[in-house]
Amino acid sequence: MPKTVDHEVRREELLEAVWRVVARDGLEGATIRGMAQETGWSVGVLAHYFKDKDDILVSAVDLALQRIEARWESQLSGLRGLSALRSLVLDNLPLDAERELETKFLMNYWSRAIRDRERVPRPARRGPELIDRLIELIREAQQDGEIDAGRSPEDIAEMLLGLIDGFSLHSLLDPGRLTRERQARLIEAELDRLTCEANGVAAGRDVSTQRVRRH
Amino acid sequence: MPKTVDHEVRREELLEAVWRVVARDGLEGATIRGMAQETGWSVGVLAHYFKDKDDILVSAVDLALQRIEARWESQLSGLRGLSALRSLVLDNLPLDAERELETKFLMNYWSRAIRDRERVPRPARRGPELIDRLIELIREAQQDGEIDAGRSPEDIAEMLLGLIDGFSLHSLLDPGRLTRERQARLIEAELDRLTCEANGVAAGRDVSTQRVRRH
Amino acid sequence: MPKTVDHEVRREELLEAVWRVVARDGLEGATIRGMAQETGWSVGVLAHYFKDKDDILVSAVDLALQRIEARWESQLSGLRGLSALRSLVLDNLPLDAERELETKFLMNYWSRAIRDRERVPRPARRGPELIDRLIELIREAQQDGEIDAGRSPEDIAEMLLGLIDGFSLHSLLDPGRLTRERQARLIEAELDRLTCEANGVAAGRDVSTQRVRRH
Amino acid sequence: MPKTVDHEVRREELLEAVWRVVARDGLEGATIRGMAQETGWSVGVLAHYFKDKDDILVSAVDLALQRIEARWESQLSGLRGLSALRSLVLDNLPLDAERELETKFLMNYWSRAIRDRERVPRPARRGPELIDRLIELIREAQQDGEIDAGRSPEDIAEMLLGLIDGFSLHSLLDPGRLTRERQARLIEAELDRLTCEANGVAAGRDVSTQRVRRH
DNA sequence: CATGAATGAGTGTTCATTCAT
DNA sequence: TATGAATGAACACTCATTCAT
Repeated sequence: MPKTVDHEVRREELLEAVWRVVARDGLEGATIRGMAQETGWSVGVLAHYFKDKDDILVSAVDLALQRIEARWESQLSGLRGLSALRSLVLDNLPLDAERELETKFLMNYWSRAIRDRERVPRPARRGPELIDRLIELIREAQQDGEIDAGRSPEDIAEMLLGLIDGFSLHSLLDPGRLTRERQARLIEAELDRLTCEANGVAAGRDVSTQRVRRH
Repeated sequence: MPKTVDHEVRREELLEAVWRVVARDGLEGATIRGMAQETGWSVGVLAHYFKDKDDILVSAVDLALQRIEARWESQLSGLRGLSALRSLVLDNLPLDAERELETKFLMNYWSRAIRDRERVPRPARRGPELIDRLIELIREAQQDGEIDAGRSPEDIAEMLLGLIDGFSLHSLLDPGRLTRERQARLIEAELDRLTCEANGVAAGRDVSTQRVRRH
Repeated sequence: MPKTVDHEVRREELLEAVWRVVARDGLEGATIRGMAQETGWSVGVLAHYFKDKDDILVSAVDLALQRIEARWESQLSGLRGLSALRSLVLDNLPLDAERELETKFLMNYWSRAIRDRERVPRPARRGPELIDRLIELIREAQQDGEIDAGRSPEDIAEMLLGLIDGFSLHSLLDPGRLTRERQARLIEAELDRLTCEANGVAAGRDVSTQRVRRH
Repeated sequence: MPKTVDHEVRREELLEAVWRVVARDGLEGATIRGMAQETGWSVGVLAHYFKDKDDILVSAVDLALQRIEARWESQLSGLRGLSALRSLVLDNLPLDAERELETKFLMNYWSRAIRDRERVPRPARRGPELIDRLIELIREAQQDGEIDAGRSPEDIAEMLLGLIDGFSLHSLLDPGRLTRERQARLIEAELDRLTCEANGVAAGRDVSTQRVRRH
């Protein structure tokens, strides 16, 4: 059934255009006509692939979350513990154009999710999912002795998640102050503090030195 | 003698209603009719006190920022250093109904500020102002020996600000997980860690010193 | 009763401001707030002197017509026949700022009078009145032998009235082409033709010479 | 394949309805809702064919001027000199229902053009164009010996144009007095006078010669 | 008398949605 | 499948009008 394949490919093409429009014009500033123009198709074509405007936006969020999760899978394969944690944390900051677009889009989605949580399809799904993965990796790192086992992994994860989205917000609001480099440096420093507390001076020094070399 | 009305008092009454509407319906979900209904007045009355819808929203943000700053003044008077810092940080979390409303309102404002920064009146003013105050108080605390003088006050402030707004966002997105109590506990723990590093074991101090050198 | 005098004086002051506003903004572009601003008073004061907006405009037209008629009286006293006719015709062209304002104002009134004739107070009153006076003076001039008695005075008057208002319109639409001087020259030439036809060569020459000296 | 509609034909249909509305309600009394009702379509359809209200009105004027010019072309073909002049002059009087509607519509346009000339698309275009054609035909008639060559063709044209629009105005303001028949008779008489002066008695010729010398 | 606060109907305009082709 | 014509409700905004002071 080749038609079905085309259908799905077309759908994703359309939704990627929706991301750009929402990132540019905001969630409710995004009109169906604007989306159609961005896709290069007519307004009617969106009615074919989606029930209504809400379905378009919901589907766009869905696809974004799918893509993010897929990226996690590929990035985390082969990693565990602290190195996986570092990879996951850095992957969730808007450190390049693609993820900045993603963040802008999702930020609009969140500000709406705050209001009417029942109308939103997967309410704040990314948050819970991300925090679960963070907790899991922190547990691993604690088992491996990379992170101080005395602190609650839930609390550490909550703090990292807070930093991730706080930095995401501020880097969009004031990119001059909170540059991409500074975000990365600050979040790595925070990871270092977790490590150092666990391993003491020598380990901490080595780890941080390696990380500097990495970038 | 015309019907005498305290113009400023009425204006603030109206703007407080606007906060509620924006927190409930979002920035562009907020219609003039909805605002009028929330105020209890007719739609025309808003035309009396404000030039247009944009002026309403700008004024609402302005008033919110004024209120926040005024609260800072009253809370920080007589305090300095770490205790002032703790007070300021806790004051900027949505730990009660009033500040939750405030946060919901400003979150909508920020998500719009991300898009068209030039159309927004005082772009993300709260952020910059808050971070300046944080930096200042961290410096004081460092001078008083309450916080390790080896770390950059700008970086510490950036991290605290990230946590504040990250927690604000997540507590609104998932209040069941990130309760008010947990927010307070986590942020206080973070402040404690700053303190411990200053007063505590040699290992901690050495590590932080190295990190400063690294950059 | 001094109060009544003040009342009438104030009314006329207000209406003169209305003329300026209508000439500037057009009949329906003229708002009560705009009129109030032009008068220097508050919006409410107009409600005291006039029933509603329509009453304001009707009164403004009335006053304009009164003024015009009064001007006719003063200009035509002592004159008769052709010289009175010339005076009347020239007085009804927008040859100075005051009469240009008047014409602009009345032109707006006419364009409305064309539509709903029943709503207009004195429908096109100026026209009929002016044409009656024109006819009367033409009759006088014919009796005095100044104008060829063979032509219908009604037709001559109709033609002069057409020229007057046609020139008024075009001088406002394209003042660069139909200057004040050209209007005066053309209308005088037309009057000359009436005269010359009646008196033949010699008389015509004398009259036109005198007229040239007059200016 | 979309629903196929002849865009231009529909546009002209709509604009003809706009003429009727403006002639009936005036330029600013003409609402989009009123226009939609007159067309028989919904308000949204006007948004399809025109950018905004201004575009509607501008387009309506444009179409009217196009139609007028097209009518000129067809009427003047094969004619020259005085007979062409007579045809053109009579064609620009509201002597039938179609041209009366046209005149009512354009009169509203002119009264607005007087105020804000820059906002109006082709300010008073009909006037200048018409006068140019009048001048040209008068020149032809003078060359053919139909009209006295001693008088300035520009002045004759200005006078005829004044009569045309003066009569147009008055016939709308007071159709009982200035009937269609009377308009035609008076304007033809005026044309005859131009002819008589050319072909007629010595006296007339002499006078007009002097008048030319006077200026 | 004079003010200007308050009203609410009406405006132009935008836009999600439907549907005949 | 894809189009874009058509709809009509909802929007921000203006304004004549009323009326308590």
